[in-house]
Amino acid sequence: MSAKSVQFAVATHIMAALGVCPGGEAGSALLAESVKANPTFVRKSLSKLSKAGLVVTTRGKSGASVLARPPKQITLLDIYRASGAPRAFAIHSYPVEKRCPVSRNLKECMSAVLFQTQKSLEKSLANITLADFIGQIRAKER
Amino acid sequence: MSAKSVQFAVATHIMAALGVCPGGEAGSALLAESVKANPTFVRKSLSKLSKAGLVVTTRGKSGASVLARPPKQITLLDIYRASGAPRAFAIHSYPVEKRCPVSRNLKECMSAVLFQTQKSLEKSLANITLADFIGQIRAKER
DNA sequence: CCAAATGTGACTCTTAACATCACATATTGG
DNA sequence: CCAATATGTGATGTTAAGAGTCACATTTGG
Repeated sequence: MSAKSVQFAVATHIMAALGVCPGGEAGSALLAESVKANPTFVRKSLSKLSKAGLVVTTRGKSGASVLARPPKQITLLDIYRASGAPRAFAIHSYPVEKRCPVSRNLKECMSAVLFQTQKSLEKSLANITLADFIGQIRAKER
Repeated sequence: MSAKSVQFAVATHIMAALGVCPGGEAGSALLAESVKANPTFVRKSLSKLSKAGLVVTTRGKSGASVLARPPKQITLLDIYRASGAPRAFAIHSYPVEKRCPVSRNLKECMSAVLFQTQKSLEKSLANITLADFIGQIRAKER
């Protein structure tokens, strides 16, 4: 795909950081330190997570973000969808050669295949909760 | 998925075209007409399919390509792998913030998750044979 | 040898994501 | 109220990867 998107990985990083944060609260500056990315970039990612209802953000002085639900009730699929990461596959957009039956129908058939594949991928992500993921991080620490 | 690459879709197009082709044989010029892409681009794709053992290509005058096996013995996973399409996801390559446990372990944990997700995706593709796919194309024709 | 096909390296063009800036908006503490 | 400090977001420059193309080497049938 075009340049590969790191949106999903960054969003997961942010969510995990919020999950382990003492008090469960963190500002974009602190999160940016953990991710080692530009605060603006982190805020944009946070903004999407907020709109998706995964975090609650307060603005103004002493503004910060908190997880909207317990980590057990958040799946990596939730985060994936919120992150705005592009689809895993793309279909070419070449014109159709009308004389060729493959060319005439490829796009439709390919779409069906990729939709199914995407579903399978999402199902896999849905099986992992943020709590699981944080548990794995903590396990590595020992 | 990620930067979007059309390699998989184009490779599948080529394989399906070879599968329905009268005589099962086609040159890159003919295939390029079906895909409506540059012959060089098609040849590059064909070259990968050939190296992966999915098609057999003869060179020289009257050179052409043929499927190496019956369509029933070729899965879309075979084509996906041969096409050289990039992985579905990427992890950011920012430096690690050593004071943060999430930052210290994220990359490793994320890799494990994405590996599992990739497997799930591939399993889904492995369930579809080229024969199935061609069947779907033919079905649309009616 | 010659014609016609594939194989491939090199190059340019385009696009999408990343990165960053600037500034609007919001809210708290004093 | 107002100054300080957060977040929200549009605009813009930078960069990397894929698509597209060309040139030419290689192969092989006649």
